[in-house]
Amino acid sequence: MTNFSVSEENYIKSIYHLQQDTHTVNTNSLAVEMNTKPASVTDMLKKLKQKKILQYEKYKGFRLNENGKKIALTVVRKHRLWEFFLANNLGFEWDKVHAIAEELEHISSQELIQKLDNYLGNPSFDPHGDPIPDKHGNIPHLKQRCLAIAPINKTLIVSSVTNQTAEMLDMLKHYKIKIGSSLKIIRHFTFDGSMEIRLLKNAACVISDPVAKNVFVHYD
Amino acid sequence: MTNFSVSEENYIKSIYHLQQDTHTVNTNSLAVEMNTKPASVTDMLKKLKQKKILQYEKYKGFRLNENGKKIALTVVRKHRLWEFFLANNLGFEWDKVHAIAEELEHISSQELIQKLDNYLGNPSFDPHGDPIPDKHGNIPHLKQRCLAIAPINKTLIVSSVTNQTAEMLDMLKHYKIKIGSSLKIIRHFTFDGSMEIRLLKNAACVISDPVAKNVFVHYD
DNA sequence: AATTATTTTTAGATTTGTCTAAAATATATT
DNA sequence: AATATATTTTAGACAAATCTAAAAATAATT
Ligand SMILES: [Mn+2]
Ligand SMILES: [Mn+2]
Ligand SMILES: [Mn+2]
Ligand SMILES: [Mn+2]
Repeated sequence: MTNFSVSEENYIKSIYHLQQDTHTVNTNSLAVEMNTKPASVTDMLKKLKQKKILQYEKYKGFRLNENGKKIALTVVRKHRLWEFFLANNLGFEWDKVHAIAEELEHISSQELIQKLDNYLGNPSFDPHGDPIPDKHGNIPHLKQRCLAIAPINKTLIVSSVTNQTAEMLDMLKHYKIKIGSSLKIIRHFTFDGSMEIRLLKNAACVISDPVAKNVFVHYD
Repeated sequence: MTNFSVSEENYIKSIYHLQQDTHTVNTNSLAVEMNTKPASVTDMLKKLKQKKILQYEKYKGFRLNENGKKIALTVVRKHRLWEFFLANNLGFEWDKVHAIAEELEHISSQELIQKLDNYLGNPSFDPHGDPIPDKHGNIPHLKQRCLAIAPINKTLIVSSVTNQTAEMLDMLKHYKIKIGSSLKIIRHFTFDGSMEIRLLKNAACVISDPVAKNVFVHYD
């Protein structure tokens, strides 16, 4: 496990996230994800292959090998621990933490991240409800279910949010939906797939199907 | 106040520190300080001059102008706040914080550093006793005096340490001398300039002149 | 199967930050 | 003042990360 540049780490992390969905990642989607040009992606792919981090055959797509995944997980771990710190200790709103963690995740000290982890109380989930890998790369798993298909009239706990754009988070803030919020589904509307919900100690409200599709919950 | 790269920020900070002593800084000393080659320094000087941060005439030395000093102070502020966090909150020893803060000082968010400052309780001094500039660049000043020439038999408070190498800090740790320690000078030895001191609740001990020259104290 | 469109890679250029070796300037010594 | 030494700058090269434009490979459509 050599040393990786900021740029390499960003590529590795993005590939990791993309290959969760698409089993084999292609050049264009990575270019979109990284806000760069396909030619630049190809250059980096060659480098990562040479560093024995990546399975890659020209024109055939690519994915991280075990070494690559390990590196990705350390970056993800750092990202989410810093996000937790920013939200929980410094009081940042959850839609502001990502951009800053994007820089902090590249600080290299192992000892720092271990001490930070302990200082924060070894949290398992970041402010968006995403799991924080432990120092061995193990990811805590929470069986969660999309709010759109969750059972009616049962107490549900919001566990994560897929779409983490500022627009989405602004919307959730309006409804006072946060990670950890308790809510019940009162009824569905078949007309547009919207649903009426009630948050603990709040009046009932109606959320649209696109919103419900982005919210994940767990229950006992 | 444009945006500066990590490398530029490091140069700016080093120039700032050097020009505290030598009123006009020269290429070679900056090269030594930055662990680089004089030719690289010259290249950077041209760039910083062009960015209107630096007073610089070929072959005649250089120094930061007011704009440059302002930028230097924001970097110093970030560096020392992070050092405080690392020592005070995460429990790092004071000889481990510098290297990590050298990376953290380049995180760009203004809001982050302001929230961190508040979270830490707006500290005035870092773990080495160096003053932390406030958000306007004002530096808290503590009239301190070198231990080597401090008055005998008076209660002295250790306020800072000039030489912050691991070797020096290792030595101070052995004597249990920390920032904030109370001590009295018992006597001087003219033979080698060493002195006998006694730390609060400790046996007396003898420290060498080079050690005493690096420790600064204040008293009422 | 041939043609068209899309995706991916290559070739060559650019910017940033660094380096070595040589040239220019300034300083010190005889 | 002339010469030697030290310091600083320039010239030219290189690695990393990016880009544009063109070429090559793959996929989709007639
Ligand atoms: Mn990043
Ligand atoms: Mn997150
Ligand atoms: Mn630095
Ligand atoms: Mn310090």
